Amino acid sequence: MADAEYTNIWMRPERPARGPKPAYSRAQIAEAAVRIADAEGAEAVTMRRIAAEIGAGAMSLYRYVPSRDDLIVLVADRLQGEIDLDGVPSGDWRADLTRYAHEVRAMWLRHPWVATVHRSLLAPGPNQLRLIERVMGVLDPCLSIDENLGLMAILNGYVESAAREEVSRAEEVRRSGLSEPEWLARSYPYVERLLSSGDYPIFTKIATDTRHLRLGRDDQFRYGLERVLDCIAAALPPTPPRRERREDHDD
Amino acid sequence: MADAEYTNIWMRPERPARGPKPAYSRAQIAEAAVRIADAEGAEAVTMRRIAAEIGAGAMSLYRYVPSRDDLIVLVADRLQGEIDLDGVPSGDWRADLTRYAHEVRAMWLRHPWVATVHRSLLAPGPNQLRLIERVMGVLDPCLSIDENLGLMAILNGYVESAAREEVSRAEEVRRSGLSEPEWLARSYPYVERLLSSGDYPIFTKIATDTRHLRLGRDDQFRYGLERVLDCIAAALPPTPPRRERREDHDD
DNA sequence: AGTTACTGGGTACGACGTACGCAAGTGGGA
DNA sequence: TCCCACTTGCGTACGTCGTACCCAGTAACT
Repeated sequence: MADAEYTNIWMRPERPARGPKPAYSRAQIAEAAVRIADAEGAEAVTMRRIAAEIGAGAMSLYRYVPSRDDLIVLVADRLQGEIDLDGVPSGDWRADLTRYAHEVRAMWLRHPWVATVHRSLLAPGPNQLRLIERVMGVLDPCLSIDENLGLMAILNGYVESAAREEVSRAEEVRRSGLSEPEWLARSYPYVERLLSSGDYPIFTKIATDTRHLRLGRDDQFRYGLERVLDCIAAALPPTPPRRERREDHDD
Repeated sequence: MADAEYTNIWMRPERPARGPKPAYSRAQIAEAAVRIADAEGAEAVTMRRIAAEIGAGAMSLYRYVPSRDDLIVLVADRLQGEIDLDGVPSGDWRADLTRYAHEVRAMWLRHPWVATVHRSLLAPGPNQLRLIERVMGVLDPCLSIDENLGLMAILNGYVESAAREEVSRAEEVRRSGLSEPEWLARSYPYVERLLSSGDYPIFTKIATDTRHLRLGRDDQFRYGLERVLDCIAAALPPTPPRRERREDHDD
């Protein structure tokens, strides 16, 4: 078989020249996988379940994708495709990166199971490529590629970690099969034991303060994002490369 | 029996009063899992394989742990235990956080498969608790807990993302079963196609520039870390307060 | 027309997590 | 002291997973 001949899925042609017309498509399969994951969680995304979703036999999927791992790569790139960055090197780098950050977070919140699919940087799909061009294009005019990569690593790191943490709690609740209050009540005894032990003053602070004040998730994310953008601003060369001028940020 | 009675593994007593003395222990099991993952990768960590590693029958593990997921939680906390932060609120916050960051990264490089185990923040194990106390204790005297959490999210985000990216390439190579040069040569055609298409100028820059200059991983990490620490420094109150002062939930 | 390369999909295999049951071992109450 | 309830380790077995293999049917080439 010629499966192992190809470097990755993107090198593998979707449709051959000869033979009968395929009844399905990669896009359709990836779409079904996303639908299932959204509705039933990542663990429900099995080959049989996907096949059933599109009304195909289980083994038919392997006509479109060499393995489940490759299918996941397809799905991962489809998710990147949801991130809308039209017209993004707009001249206002801070607005652009802010928009990017919020787009990524929104995508994570729409699909909490993204955490389970990993994106390879060495075999970027079309959507990830488009994203790279747009996002890195923002600072490209004023930075070396190395500096740009370094700064984007910080930004991406913050955004992904924040999203990951936000999402992990929701996923944990979902997987438990309980409602959020039920689940909270269930985990209460352990927290209570930690608090009453007196050994963890800072954890106690977190647990108690969190229950009271604590701003909303959105504001929390925004605050951290501003910090990160400040950090990027400080690393930028003093003179704006073009006539593009930006005043104070607001969103 | 009574498995579902407990909130999480940490609430479940390791040894009951009655009955014969157990032949193994949770620590021993977690240790075996780590050993296997280090040697053969995360996918080799199965219940049967772990049992074989310690010379037990497959089902014997379930006398110590209610499920595989809980076993993974044990392993995750064991990994946190590798992070050495003795004497860490030392008075020099920047040195402390730098040390923390390098400890975390080193742990990731030792165990590239950490990416596959997820740490719950709601049911922190003993090692994670100790870590929280130490790390957040660094800035606790001069920040509100909310601000501290926000800043630590940025730091953790950077460190974890950097480590994750560093590690993912190595894992991809390992899983392919090829040597690094073989694997690189294998993925070359795709990169070449992208470059010659001319559609991705920035990706091209990355691919070509990376091949030439590019400082070492360590320096790259250090550079980004300094940026992040600068960002934290900027968010710190100008005067080091003599004792804890909290403002009201303000950002 | 025949040849060839494809299609969808049924059957089957090995490996996984783990429910269940059993014989053997142990410690607290009689 | 002796029980016996409750532990222990573990063999067997079930359902589900990814997927190798095989087949008959179909569309584009010669």
